[in-house]
Amino acid sequence: MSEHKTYSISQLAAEFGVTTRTIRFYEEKGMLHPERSGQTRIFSNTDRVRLELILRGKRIGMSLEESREIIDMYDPAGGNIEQYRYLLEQIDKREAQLQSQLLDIQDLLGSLSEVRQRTAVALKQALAQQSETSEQE
Amino acid sequence: MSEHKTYSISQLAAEFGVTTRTIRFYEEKGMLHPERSGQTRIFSNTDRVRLELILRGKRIGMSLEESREIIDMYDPAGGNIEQYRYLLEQIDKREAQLQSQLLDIQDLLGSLSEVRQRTAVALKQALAQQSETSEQE
DNA sequence: TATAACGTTGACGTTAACGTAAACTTTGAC
DNA sequence: GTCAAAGTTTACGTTAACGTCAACGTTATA
Repeated sequence: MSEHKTYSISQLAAEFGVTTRTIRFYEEKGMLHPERSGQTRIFSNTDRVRLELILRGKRIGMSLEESREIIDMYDPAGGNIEQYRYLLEQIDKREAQLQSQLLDIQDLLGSLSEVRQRTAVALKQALAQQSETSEQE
Repeated sequence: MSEHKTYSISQLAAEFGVTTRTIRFYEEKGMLHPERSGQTRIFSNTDRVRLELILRGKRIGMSLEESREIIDMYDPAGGNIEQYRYLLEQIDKREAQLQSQLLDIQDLLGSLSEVRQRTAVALKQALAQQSETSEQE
């Protein structure tokens, strides 16, 4: 008995903190392919993973289209040589973009650290100032 | 003579690869504050830097509002203790979010590497297959 | 002086990514 | 059997982030 766990739409919605509308929207866009039991959608583990990928993509600022492109890389469509070459190209491009995104984030983290330093100092001074004036009373 | 270099709107647009409409839009949203010579906007270096920050924010998936919040951290508004404490809180939150974004990107980079491996192998096999059949002729 | 080139202010249009509401069906619990 | 919970479709609404005219002013230069 292979474990083909399935999920209802509201289960997935709750698990990932999105609305059912969002999930239906992703299906409408062809990014999820739940089966049906009558009208009701039944999501497989494959769909669950795809949903995770979509949401991770969103967190790092990717559009749904970009997420779709990346997800499509996971299970390559055709088996012809040109397609493989093209896919390798696309992978390299994405990788480069993600690397530069890494740099952007690291830069930002760096300057946030500085800002925190400055703010901490300013707070300390403000507190010193406060205790000074309260001694004066 | 302090160097107060200034820029026209199209200079900045060209430098950063955006349209003038975009820059005007950012001003409209209160994120840039160019001076005026008559009607014409004159951008200072401060505005240039802010524009850079906005665009970096965009690249890592931040909305303009989020960028604004971060930029506002750079020059803290008031000097009161509660504001400093609040600011430190915000800094910590942002930092945490950026860290998890780093993880997301690193994960993605990891799986892209795997995909590339698999694709490279598949391509190699396809090429081998091709030379085989061409020998047969 | 005319004619580009660059600038300006409206103002309406567009796309992505859902939100929201209505009207209806299906189903498990009492 | 009814009724609340969860599901469905259809369809219009909304927001962010600009794009795209139109109609106009200013400046350099040929």
